[in-house]
Amino acid sequence: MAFAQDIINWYHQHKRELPWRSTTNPYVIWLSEIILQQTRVEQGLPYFNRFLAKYPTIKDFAQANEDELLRLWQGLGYYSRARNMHKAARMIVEKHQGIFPTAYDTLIQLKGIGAYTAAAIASFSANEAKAVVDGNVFRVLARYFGIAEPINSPSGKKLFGQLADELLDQQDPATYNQAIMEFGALQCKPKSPDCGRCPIHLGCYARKENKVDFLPVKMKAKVSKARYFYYFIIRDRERIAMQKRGSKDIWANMYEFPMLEMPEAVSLDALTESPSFKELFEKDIELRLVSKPKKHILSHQHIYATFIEVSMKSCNKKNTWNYVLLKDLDTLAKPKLIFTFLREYHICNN
DNA sequence: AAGGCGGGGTC
DNA sequence: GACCCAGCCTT
Repeated sequence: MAFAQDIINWYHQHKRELPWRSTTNPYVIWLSEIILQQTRVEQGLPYFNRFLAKYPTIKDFAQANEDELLRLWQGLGYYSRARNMHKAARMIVEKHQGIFPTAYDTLIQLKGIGAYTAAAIASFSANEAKAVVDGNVFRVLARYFGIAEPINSPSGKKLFGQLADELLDQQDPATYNQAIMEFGALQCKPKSPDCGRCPIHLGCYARKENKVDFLPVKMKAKVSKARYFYYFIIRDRERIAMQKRGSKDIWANMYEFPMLEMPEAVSLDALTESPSFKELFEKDIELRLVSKPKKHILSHQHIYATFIEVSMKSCNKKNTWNYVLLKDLDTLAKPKLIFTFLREYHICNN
């Protein structure tokens, strides 16, 4: 088909040299694909190199513990990816004798591997004829074929998936899949794509109808909600109180300072009067505001974090804190908000 | 079918 | 500030 061939020709002229493109090792491809989920190549590349250096094989990966993986993942976001990789690695060692599967139907049963990632690994490692459909592919197809179906609706996903399967180059699915994603990333960009130099602009619906800026269509994102975190810095010269977050909320299983979340912004005085505060601390403790509230923006939440020093002498209370030696702080996986604070206040360099 | 989940870059 | 990124899981 001309569409596929044009894209492949473009790819051979413009592709970037990326480390996971020069291998058919499914473990290496898996590593790169999970890292690149909702993540730009430039942001993920250093993480890919660090993970591969530390865990050269799937068996090495499976033997790591979750805290260690999260620490290496620190700063990359969507931390469930690391936790799911851990589960998948153990599954592969236990059920597949440590041999990384390459068949789509097997891959998609693994934790953290959905339709996109299964198609990517199967095609890149074994040339299985499964079309990848990621954000790039959605955009290229929506514009070229003029499809106004929302890409994030179930019906839209089905429609685009079927179209992608029809367009797939059956002879060389691996190259075609790489090519259309690269084409979307470099040529058919989200904002102000260079349609003048596009090799397929003659057949492009969006170009003809002047709808490049209106395709693809996406259902609106939900408004992000505001949250107010009050962190307590409880430390002496060699140790600091830390706690592990739960498994449901953001930053699951990662480490932070003891904290209170309030339903709205409150003054220090109001904070100390709140029942939850009194549950945490004895009376008459000394507090000192370390900084103005820091705004930490996530795609679905705006977090206003206030850091408060608590004097060691008076901070003791109902249950004992979990102290960590400052020199060991680096080994804990911490959200960006926390490790940036530690760095700014020269407590730990991570 | 909808909501939850990070952090960084671009415009 | 809004949108997007080599998406997936849970409910």
